[in-house]
Amino acid sequence: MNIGEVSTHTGLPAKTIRYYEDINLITPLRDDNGYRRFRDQDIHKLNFLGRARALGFTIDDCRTLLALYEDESRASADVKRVARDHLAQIDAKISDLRGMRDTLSHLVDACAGDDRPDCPILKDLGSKA
Amino acid sequence: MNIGEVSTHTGLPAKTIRYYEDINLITPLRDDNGYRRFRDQDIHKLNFLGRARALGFTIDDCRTLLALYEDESRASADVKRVARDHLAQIDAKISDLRGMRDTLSHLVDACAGDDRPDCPILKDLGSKA
DNA sequence: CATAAGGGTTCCAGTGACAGGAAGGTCAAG
DNA sequence: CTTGACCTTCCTGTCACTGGAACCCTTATG
Repeated sequence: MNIGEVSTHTGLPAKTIRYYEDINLITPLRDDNGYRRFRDQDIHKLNFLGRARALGFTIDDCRTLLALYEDESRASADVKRVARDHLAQIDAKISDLRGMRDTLSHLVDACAGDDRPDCPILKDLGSKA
Repeated sequence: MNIGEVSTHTGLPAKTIRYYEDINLITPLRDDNGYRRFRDQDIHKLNFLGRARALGFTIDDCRTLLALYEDESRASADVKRVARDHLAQIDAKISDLRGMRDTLSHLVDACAGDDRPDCPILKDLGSKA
């Protein structure tokens, strides 16, 4: 398979696939004309990466997970640790965002949103809390 | 005030303050020795920026908000629009993250996390869902 | 007076995970 | 033979800073 077809199959942009090769996440073969030729294992890896990235794992995490995936003698504890850490990060980010959202939605509600200049949003931002 | 003192007062790193000058968010004066000299209005702006950034507004949004802040004849509707748009983005991000968290927490719960290689997390990532 | 510590300055490079685009080679169809 | 769709590499830009090098200014101390 050429990169275009792989892109369609995996849902990953060709740019992204090339990038993944660049950083040594995958190593497709090359045809005589220089085109990348993707084997089933490459496509499998790309699907793995797509899933992992969709769950918000960093590229570094993906590298670790991929290595564990291919290591038959791994301990599931190692996988779980990576996932649990990432879960904690996600939770932290969610709670950050919720804090912002709560403050911001109060401010938005309090703002008339008309032609007048008076605005609680700006008033809040302008006050050193 | 010199940059160090301003940094302490505003809680912003000196690097960040210099960056904000670089991108023309603030324009402190200069002493004869080349040191930045910050007036009250500069510090006020920096506090504003700190608050706005803490609420997750982009630098571009901050620029807009700052301009509105200084425009006595603004319409609060303009402010509200910026804030509402940003709120929508935050909500979108939260729901993205919640989706990830739900999937991921199921997987983490399902994983034994022991010495054995069998792992539902990797199994899920490896299946093209 | 020399010096050392603790400010300040500029400029350059790196971050993460790609995306956009230019310049050019390759392939199948008409 | 040409057209258009594909592929290649390489360079730049994103966002909001952060780290570090190399150097200047100020104040206190031996």
